[in-house]
Amino acid sequence: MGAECHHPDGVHPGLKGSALNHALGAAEQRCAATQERLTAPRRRVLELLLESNSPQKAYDLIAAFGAHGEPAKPPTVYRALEFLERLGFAHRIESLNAYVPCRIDGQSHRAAFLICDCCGAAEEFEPDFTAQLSAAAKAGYQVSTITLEARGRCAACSAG
Amino acid sequence: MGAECHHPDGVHPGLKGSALNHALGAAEQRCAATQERLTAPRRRVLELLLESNSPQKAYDLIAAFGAHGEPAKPPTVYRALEFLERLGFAHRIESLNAYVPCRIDGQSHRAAFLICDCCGAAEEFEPDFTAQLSAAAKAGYQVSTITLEARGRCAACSAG
DNA sequence: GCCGGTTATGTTATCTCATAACAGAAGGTG
DNA sequence: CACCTTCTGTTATGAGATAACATAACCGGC
Ligand SMILES: [Zn+2]
Ligand SMILES: [Zn+2]
Ligand SMILES: [Zn+2]
Ligand SMILES: [Zn+2]
Repeated sequence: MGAECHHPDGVHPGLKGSALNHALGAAEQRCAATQERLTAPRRRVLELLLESNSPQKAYDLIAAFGAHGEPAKPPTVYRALEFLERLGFAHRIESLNAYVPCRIDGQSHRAAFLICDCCGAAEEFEPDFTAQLSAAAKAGYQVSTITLEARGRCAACSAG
Repeated sequence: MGAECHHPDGVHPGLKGSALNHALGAAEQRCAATQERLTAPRRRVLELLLESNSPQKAYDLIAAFGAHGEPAKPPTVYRALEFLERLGFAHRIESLNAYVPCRIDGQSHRAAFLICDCCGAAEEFEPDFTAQLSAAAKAGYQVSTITLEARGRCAACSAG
């Protein structure tokens, strides 16, 4: 996937089998606890994200949606992504126009990403926004969300 | 421009007359110093950005490009934007698909934005990325660029 | 001046990404 | 069941960005 080298994609293996089922089950439970519904299309899109090892484009998800190769209609997937983002099950990476499943346990949170320009990996980390929030407060801003995307090379690609 | 209230756009007035000419002249000088060429379409796009008081979409620039209402062709403007970004004269705001002129003097630098969801203002500030760079280093990443976009409400819109 | 490499532009067409609008189905409540 | 709300299916279109290739301007050496 990288423009400059040929390392395998990503740092997350992508979930399969029981690990995948467990993750989907946990999502069901979190939805049930807040009166939200993890309906079939939402569950399917989350499954596709969890199975993947790298950020997925919306139209990749659209193409992979159907069980026997039939694509979904765009609004089906975009609506599911909107839901998954709202509940904190997925994040959009603006600089890639792509989506990843949340890899950090717990409730919805501020996300930040380390993105490898070589292999395409996108690693989520828990950001410390103290400095930036302080700058925002000084300017009189009430901050509701922050997106931070750092581009560069992952450890494997730096070594290679 | 805001979805929720009707404050005037932005915090930057947009340059006119001699202030605009001065800014464009300074850009010429910075280009000359590095063997880069501020050609007519590049200069025109920078002018449009400097005149504006809020982030401009690419197709807004395309529409406004010609002196007598004739639009530019998309590649003309996208190439100019690529140049302006490369030299640090402009920044792309990923979460808006829009562009702003750099409001911070000096050479190209890491940018960060406070974006008001109410009035559409996008205020550039000088970010302190110490915490995030330290987290990236711990994960073994070599970071080349960082984009940070904080969404919320500006001082005027918080008050109103 | 003019040749030849390099960089930039003009032009056409196409591609990717995302949403509006509306009809219908499913779920939940009394 | 009657009603309201939320979600889904479907069609069509809007918004954002780039590929590909031909032409033109710039700049060095000759
Ligand atoms: Zn997350
Ligand atoms: Zn990598
Ligand atoms: Zn700047
Ligand atoms: Zn505002």
